[in-house]
Amino acid sequence: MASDADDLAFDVFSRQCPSRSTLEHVTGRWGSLTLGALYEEGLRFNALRRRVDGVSEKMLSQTLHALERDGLVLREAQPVSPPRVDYELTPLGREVAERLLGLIRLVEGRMDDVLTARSRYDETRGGR
Amino acid sequence: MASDADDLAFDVFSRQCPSRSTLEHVTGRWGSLTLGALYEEGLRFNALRRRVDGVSEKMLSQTLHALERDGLVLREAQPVSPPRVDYELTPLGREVAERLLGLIRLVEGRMDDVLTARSRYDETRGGR
DNA sequence: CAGGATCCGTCTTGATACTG
DNA sequence: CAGTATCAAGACGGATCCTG
Repeated sequence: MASDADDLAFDVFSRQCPSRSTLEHVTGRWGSLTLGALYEEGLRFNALRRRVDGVSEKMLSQTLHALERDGLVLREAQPVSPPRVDYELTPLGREVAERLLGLIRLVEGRMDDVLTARSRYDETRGGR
Repeated sequence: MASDADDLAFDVFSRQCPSRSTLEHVTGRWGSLTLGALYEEGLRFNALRRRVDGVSEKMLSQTLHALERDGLVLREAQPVSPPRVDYELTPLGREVAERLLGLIRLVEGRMDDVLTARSRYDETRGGR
């Protein structure tokens, strides 16, 4: 009864659990946005880069590798010239992205509340 | 029809949207675990630190400040000695934590798949 | 176009020590 | 107990050059 996770094989709250790293890939700064973007439609590298405003090539590449390794993203390279590589979600990636998108929409939809809380907080502490 | 977010006031995919920073606080390495831990029960600073295995005092403190500022966490300091400060979720924080926990449980529950994908990936590229 | 490799400055992290 | 201050190490991010 100590916690809901006691009967799970993988407990993300524990430091060395492998699920922790996956959660970090998924919720990481670029991971969440990448999965969110791919949920809408499969995209090519540069299209994805444009959609996820602010990622560098390096970070996007790194993020995609991690997600592909975790089995969340599928990479399909077509041997044509110029090269064409499509990224899309796997079924598991799709499930993850759904939850993520739910979270994203919730945050987006409640930003007024957040902004209000922010200014109230800042007033109280004299904007430090 | 380009994207689902076109009709939203806040678009997290855009670099300068304030919702992006909130999403980062929420999904950040420690933010997600902190919210997840507080969903189960309100906790004091050090109890929280023990629950979220691996956080440093500094990071936990920083994380809590950010979440409090965003209106997701409530900080209740009691003027007693020794000091006692309880942290708990606000209603909005609770909603966010629910989604987060859904995501966490999904990841935990599918780690077998992830681990399988990982080893398959590593084999293919010669374990790099 | 799709990225890997490298250099380098900056921001984040995590111990550790210290305060109320 | 509940934090803040400090400092060193490493992760991160950007720019650039290069390959296929």
